[in-house]
Amino acid sequence: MTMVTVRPYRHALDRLRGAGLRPTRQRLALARLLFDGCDRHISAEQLHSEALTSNIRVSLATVYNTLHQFTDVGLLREIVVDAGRSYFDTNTSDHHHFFFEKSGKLADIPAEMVGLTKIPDAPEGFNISRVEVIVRVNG
Amino acid sequence: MTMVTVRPYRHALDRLRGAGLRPTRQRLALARLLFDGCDRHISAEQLHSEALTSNIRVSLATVYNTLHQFTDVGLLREIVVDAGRSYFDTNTSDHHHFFFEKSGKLADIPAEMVGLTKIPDAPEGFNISRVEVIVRVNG
DNA sequence: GTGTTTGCAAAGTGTTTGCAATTTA
DNA sequence: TAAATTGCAAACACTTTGCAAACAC
Repeated sequence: MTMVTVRPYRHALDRLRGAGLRPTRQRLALARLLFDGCDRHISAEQLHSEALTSNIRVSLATVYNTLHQFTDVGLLREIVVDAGRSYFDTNTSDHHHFFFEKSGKLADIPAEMVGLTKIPDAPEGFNISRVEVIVRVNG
Repeated sequence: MTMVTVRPYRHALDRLRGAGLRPTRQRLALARLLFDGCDRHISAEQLHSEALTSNIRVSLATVYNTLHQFTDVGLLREIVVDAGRSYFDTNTSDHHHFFFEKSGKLADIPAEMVGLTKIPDAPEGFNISRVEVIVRVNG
């Protein structure tokens, strides 16, 4: 057990354990890339190439599987704004997004920057799972 | 005062002319399918198969081209909520959407049903082009 | 050991493109 | 006739799947 470098590793390990996911080498490495830094909006391809750059041998299929598993257990949130492009958001707390139409990129908007005072009731037999506000910008 | 917004009927030909699009056989036929009824959220595949059912000979590529041209001139609005699936909304006025996570379907929410009192300024050098509120429901 | 996870390559989905033939103005 | 539009099929980007080998516990 090392001293300094072990800390982020254990952080990722705890996340996986807490979520009931086996801490495999690939999942640990991807969790570190995803969570050991600031919040981000990342695509599967991006994460895969980051992994390869960091000398982590992982297949694209596994990256997809892992992102979906992380999403299922609430470690990530999937955001779709553009056809054929999925982003995964490491910030799973209540917030919203700017969507830059030209670049296809996203930026967070803190929840308190949006005043949402009225929301319709969910249709009969349904429950609201989330309210997303997307501010599309161009220019 | 009615709660239902009614779209004034307009001949498909007028719509195309007004938008500066050549009224070709395919565009006219698709415009009739899209606009000669109530508002709808339709995918390219759906529109294509409706066209075939109505004995309108049109290729899927042309359906895609047409949907995008209509969107570019403001006759339609494109909505993306689900990875790899685009919907085109014949209602281009100010309103929001329910997204049914299980079925992948959409339903309109009239603008006045959502109380949106505060929106952040667009980042330096950008302009807000639209604010979308998506109420995701399950169950 | 046993059940889970991974990698690979192949298949799938929805969309776009290149270009010759057709149609519109 | 000239320019715009269409259809086809191939190309595309992104994502999922099937299954044998590798791995975690």
